Amino acid sequence: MHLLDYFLNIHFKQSQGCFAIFGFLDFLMKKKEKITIHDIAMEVGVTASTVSRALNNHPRISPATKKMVLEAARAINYKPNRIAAALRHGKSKLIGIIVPTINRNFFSSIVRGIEEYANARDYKVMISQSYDDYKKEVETIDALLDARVDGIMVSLGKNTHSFAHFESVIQKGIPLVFFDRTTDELEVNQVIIDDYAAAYQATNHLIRQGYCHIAHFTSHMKIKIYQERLRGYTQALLDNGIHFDAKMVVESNMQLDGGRNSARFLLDQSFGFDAIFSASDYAIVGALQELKKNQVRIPQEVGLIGFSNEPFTEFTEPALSTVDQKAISIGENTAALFFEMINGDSRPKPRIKKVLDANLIIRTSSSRIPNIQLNTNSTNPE
Amino acid sequence: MHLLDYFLNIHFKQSQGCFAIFGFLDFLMKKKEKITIHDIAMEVGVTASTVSRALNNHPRISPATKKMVLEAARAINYKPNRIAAALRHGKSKLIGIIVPTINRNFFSSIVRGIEEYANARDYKVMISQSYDDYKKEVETIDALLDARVDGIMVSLGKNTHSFAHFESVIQKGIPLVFFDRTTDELEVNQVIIDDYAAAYQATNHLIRQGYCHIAHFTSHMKIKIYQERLRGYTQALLDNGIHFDAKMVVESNMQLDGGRNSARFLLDQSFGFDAIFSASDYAIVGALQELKKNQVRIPQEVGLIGFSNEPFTEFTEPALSTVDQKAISIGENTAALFFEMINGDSRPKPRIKKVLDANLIIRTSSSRIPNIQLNTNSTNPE
DNA sequence: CCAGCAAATGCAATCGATTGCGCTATTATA
DNA sequence: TATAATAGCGCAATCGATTGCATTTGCTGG
Repeated sequence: MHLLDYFLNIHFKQSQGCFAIFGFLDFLMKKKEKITIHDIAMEVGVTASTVSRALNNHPRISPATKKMVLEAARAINYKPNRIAAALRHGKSKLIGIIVPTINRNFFSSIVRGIEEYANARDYKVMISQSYDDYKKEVETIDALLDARVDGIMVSLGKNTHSFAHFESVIQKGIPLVFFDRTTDELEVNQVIIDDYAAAYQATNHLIRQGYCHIAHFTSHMKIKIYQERLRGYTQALLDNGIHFDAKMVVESNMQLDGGRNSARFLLDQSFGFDAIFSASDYAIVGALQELKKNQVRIPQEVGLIGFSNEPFTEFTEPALSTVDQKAISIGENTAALFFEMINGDSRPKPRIKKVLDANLIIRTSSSRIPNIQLNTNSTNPE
Repeated sequence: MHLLDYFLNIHFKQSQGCFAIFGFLDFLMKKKEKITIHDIAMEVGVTASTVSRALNNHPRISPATKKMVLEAARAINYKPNRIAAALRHGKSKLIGIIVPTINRNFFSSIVRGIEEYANARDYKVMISQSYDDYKKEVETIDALLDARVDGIMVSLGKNTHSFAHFESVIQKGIPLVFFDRTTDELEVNQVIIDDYAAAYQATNHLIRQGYCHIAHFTSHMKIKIYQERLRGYTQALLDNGIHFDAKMVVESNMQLDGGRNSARFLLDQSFGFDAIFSASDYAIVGALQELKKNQVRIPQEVGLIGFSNEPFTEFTEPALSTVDQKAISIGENTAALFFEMINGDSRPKPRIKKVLDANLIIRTSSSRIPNIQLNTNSTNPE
């Protein structure tokens, strides 16, 4: 009886000759965190190689042996040490994610999508935040490389205008996928939504509601999504015969205060405006606050539409129209793209760009025509 | 020249006799992901043991050698393989975090606190979400154990009323720290805020504002924080000579819809109420919506206070008073507790319970007396 | 001038799982 | 029946870093 030998031997050594009789399982429990394939091997009476192959369902292992190994593994509560496996075949089964901040419904939902897709395939996820800080983003890339992740998924920080830190990832041959906040300056796969179409749709909706002096809140033009949203906004104006006025495009940090400032700027100017299409929900809330403070009635005098469908857009008074980006779907597609990359043959492929559709959610803030006005509670955020 | 030998040797083998002359650095770059201490050893002309010791600042290595090793490491862009190190000394330098959902300012801020504290000590963090689902929580514990994390930090899911999955963590000797949503049924270290004091303070504030029929929104009583908040609420009433009425305590899921339903329930009852202290910001927003729908004026007729200082509490009309839990500080303290556990001697210690103070933020929703009313924009969420 | 000690490194085993190669039986083929 | 093929499994090296013990070198004091 192999296990008995082992049991007596080890335990004898450990306790200096003074030992009591435990049950085997009890003994193995006492081992704590130390159950390896060798323990299984001993139990079954084969070598560790065979156990390893059995556990990995290797074709050259007989069904009978496999069964015994599996049973023994379960019996002694074996957990594979994925660190050892990782060292051996150079794959950590870890995926690194970098987002500007996790504290946004949009990003945390994407992460959720990635996580569920990856977990189902026995991959774990490491989440890092760049806080929109370039330096932190560079450090984070380094940290993930340090952790030996098998792939990295990134949404760029707002202040990232140089991409050398990604070059090194690419050069090391580590799969890299961008989502949402991407750039065209790198030859990488990416998953984005059709920002252009969404912006076009939103602007068009405002026009249909009778608004015709529509302002646009945007952020740094280095970021693709803002370019696209601006493009959609512009095109919608043109297609409806509305004059595009560059003064109506206001750039800010897209945060609450940025939105307030931009709204104040618009109010201070002499040219009139009767609607705002903002590329960010946060900025539009800031604008809402500023406008209300100045007794501007929403949506009667000014119509508002945000972007991202953050949960709080439902909480405001009035509820804000916005664009839902189907974040979970973005996450799933990003993860799927990663798995395509590691599973496919290694022939160099052209860049893949998945473009998903977004979804305009019309609430009170942009509904001036009564019969189109929708219920505030049309979607449930929880 | 050691490196030259190596270079010729390896490269010769790899390219079957057909090789070109690269620079050394260039060659090493081409190695991609494969630079180990052996490469450094070869470069410097010592063994891997020496390199390892030099890199770890071992006292028995001469300063001269250390310097050479460090320089060579930098020169060939060496990155330690922490997987190999992890395998060797059984420490992954990974910390697992489980939160109900990352999509809450409160939790993501805690995570941020933990992350920064841990990263500064060369530990990485793995974040998992339980989505308040018991089954998922159990699976997640398993996944983290699988990933060989060195410790686990948890905030319990709402539906977790059994704790066997944590027993196994404790038994394996893996440091376990609870934060915020904890239980007394386990003998574990924990970091919490003084929910009792915060609730007392909030209720007391309402009373000072002249509200005297104060309702309380709460959730499942298995969770310590809700017990404590209820206790604070009750005590404040008693201390002010206000009769405690169990009918005024309404239990729900603490989500938006739960808050709406609870508010409707209060409105439907014959007994009057003129204030609500909610143990959740989400529920109080639901209540706010429901009350406004019924033309109840806030704060004139009914005063409201939430809990957690979620960013959106500033966006509502009127802005909501709430309790700030200093989430980042909770995170830092939780991480600090973890490091105390792994660094201290291994003698069994009594359970540690860190209790931090919370901070009442008074906004319009509970400010009936003009001269106490504060500015809506008193704090900046970004 | 040599034992004795310490400083500085090297040797080799180890962590746990994986895998190419090789060795037996057993079965199939000629 | 003899040989080839194949299934089933063991041996030992390997992944990269770490570490107890052994070894070498240099120096000091008797």
